[in-house]
Amino acid sequence: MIIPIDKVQTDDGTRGTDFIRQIADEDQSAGKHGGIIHTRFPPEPNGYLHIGHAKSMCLNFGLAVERGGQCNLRMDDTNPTTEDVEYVQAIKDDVAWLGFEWSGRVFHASDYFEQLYSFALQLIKAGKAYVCDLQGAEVSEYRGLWNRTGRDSPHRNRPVDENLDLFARMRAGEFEDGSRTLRAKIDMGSPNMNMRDPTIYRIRRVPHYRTGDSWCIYPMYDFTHPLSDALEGITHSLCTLEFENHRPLYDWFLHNIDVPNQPRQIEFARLNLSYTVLSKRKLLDLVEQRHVTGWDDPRMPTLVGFRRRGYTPKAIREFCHRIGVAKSNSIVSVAQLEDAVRQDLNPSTLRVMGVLRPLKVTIENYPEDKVETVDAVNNPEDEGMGTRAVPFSRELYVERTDFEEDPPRKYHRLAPGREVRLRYGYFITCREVVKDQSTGEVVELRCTYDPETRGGYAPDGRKVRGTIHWVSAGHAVQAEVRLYDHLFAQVDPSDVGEEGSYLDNLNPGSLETLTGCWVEPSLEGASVGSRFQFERLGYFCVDPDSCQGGLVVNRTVTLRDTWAKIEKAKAAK
RNA sequence: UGGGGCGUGGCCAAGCGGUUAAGGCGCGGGACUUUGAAUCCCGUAUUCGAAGGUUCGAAUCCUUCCGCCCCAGCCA
Repeated sequence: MIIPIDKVQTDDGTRGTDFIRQIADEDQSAGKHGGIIHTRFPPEPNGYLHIGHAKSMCLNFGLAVERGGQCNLRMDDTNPTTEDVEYVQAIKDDVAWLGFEWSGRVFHASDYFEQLYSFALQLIKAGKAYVCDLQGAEVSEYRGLWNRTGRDSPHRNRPVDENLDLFARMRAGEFEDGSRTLRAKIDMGSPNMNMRDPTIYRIRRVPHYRTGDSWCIYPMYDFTHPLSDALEGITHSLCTLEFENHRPLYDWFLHNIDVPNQPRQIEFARLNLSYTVLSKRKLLDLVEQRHVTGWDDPRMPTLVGFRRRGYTPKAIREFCHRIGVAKSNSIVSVAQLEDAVRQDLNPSTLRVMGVLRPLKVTIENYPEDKVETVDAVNNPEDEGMGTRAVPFSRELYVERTDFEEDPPRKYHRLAPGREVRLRYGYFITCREVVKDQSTGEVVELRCTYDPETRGGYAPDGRKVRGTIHWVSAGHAVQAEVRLYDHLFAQVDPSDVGEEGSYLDNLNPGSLETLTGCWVEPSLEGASVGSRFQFERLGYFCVDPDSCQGGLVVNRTVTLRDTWAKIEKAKAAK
């Protein structure tokens, strides 16, 4: 794995000092594992990666890269009923997109099936595992409750030879699915439910996407994970908090089986983001129940969703760095992510003008057939990006929201009799408001311009309150623009009562599709995935749907908008 | 009810017995401004879930209490 260090470090070059990195520091200075750091990122290929996985990747790959160590990509594929190759490829794509390289170090838990089988044999021979004939419901009944100790399975003391024979026959397919399991013999009286003789193998006649039907028994996560870690020489096995209760079991397997290495499991809090859900099951629901168009719907918190929306890998990495790594359950504000996106996009993204909700403007004193071009700055943050020529003519479109017939206080856009600056164009003054006779809707503004203000400067030095964006009607390119809002209307969509469902919290206004938008001609033929800042509106990204013909752009994120904030606050009163 | 975790400003999060309790996001104010953007200033916890205790000194150590999360899959 060779990752340029800048990919994992932040702009200020800091590495962070979370508790996991502190442990790594201690281990390294104590010379543990020969001072090396070897982590792994172990997704189960049963769904697409989301921003929560990004946090894990930044931690696992980041930690390894910082210390000159390595991080393996490992498919945790021990449950063939839910896993699929489709996901394997998607996972690889996402990991690479986020900026992490595994340089050939892709592993699969399923590669270890034979090895794991012999580890199980080892346990059986040592009298530490047994074949149990109890059925599902019985197993849980015998397991007991939190405050009541479990009872030993009647098969717990089967002789080793019998266990060996039965286990071999399980593998050979002699028994029905679910009829027997292999269990670790630990302690049915343990206050930790995970230690009450956990199942380590189950019979499942389901073809595995990689091993086909060569196996009809599959190992459980708790058994597979520590052993896979040990086999790969993992030093620090980082996982989320819900596995904290599993750590004694993780260690038990490592201590009771002859393994080459003793990795250490460390748990950290999984990411929760406001106004969204980050559980694979729920994301799957959203896709299957068509609440979104797919895993890559730009409203999804999946990496493919964010990618399509226009988020950059760097912004996501920066976000992960900012939120830190700790052990308390928390819900990170999505504003934090959006800020990271703006910060990354601002210095490098091409500025452009586009009108989402067009209102026609006719400049009465501008010659009918005249067309001129004005120079527009491509990025005020970076002079090197140069300028471009934008056509200007008598008929223009401006944003409907940039005109108010009866403007509120401090509104400094267009209004009857008011003068504003057309960005990089001229000063114009609204002379007349044309309305639809029947509906009363404003359909056109008749304005005049001051020829002396070309480029937006007034030679007499007079000031103008507002600067608005515009597009030349005869030159603009039509576009469909998709605006997105939070997928859910509640900060924590899953915080519902007994009867409620997180689906009840879906935000009906999460997608707003605008057709008939006009963008400046420089966007003609813009390639899929290219990003722009529409001045005053936000950052946008060309959607793959553009291939069908017309230009389709997604709003990645809005610009900060103090005026909107003021308006919103006013409306709230 | 047994066990395992976690509680620092609106949201994250440093802090590891002696600091005026970092930083980011958000929020409020101001400067600047041809994006109401960006940028730049300034403000935003006498207090660390609560109460006791130890100590010259406690967010940091001890005790008790309170709150939240996780665990009773042949899921991961």
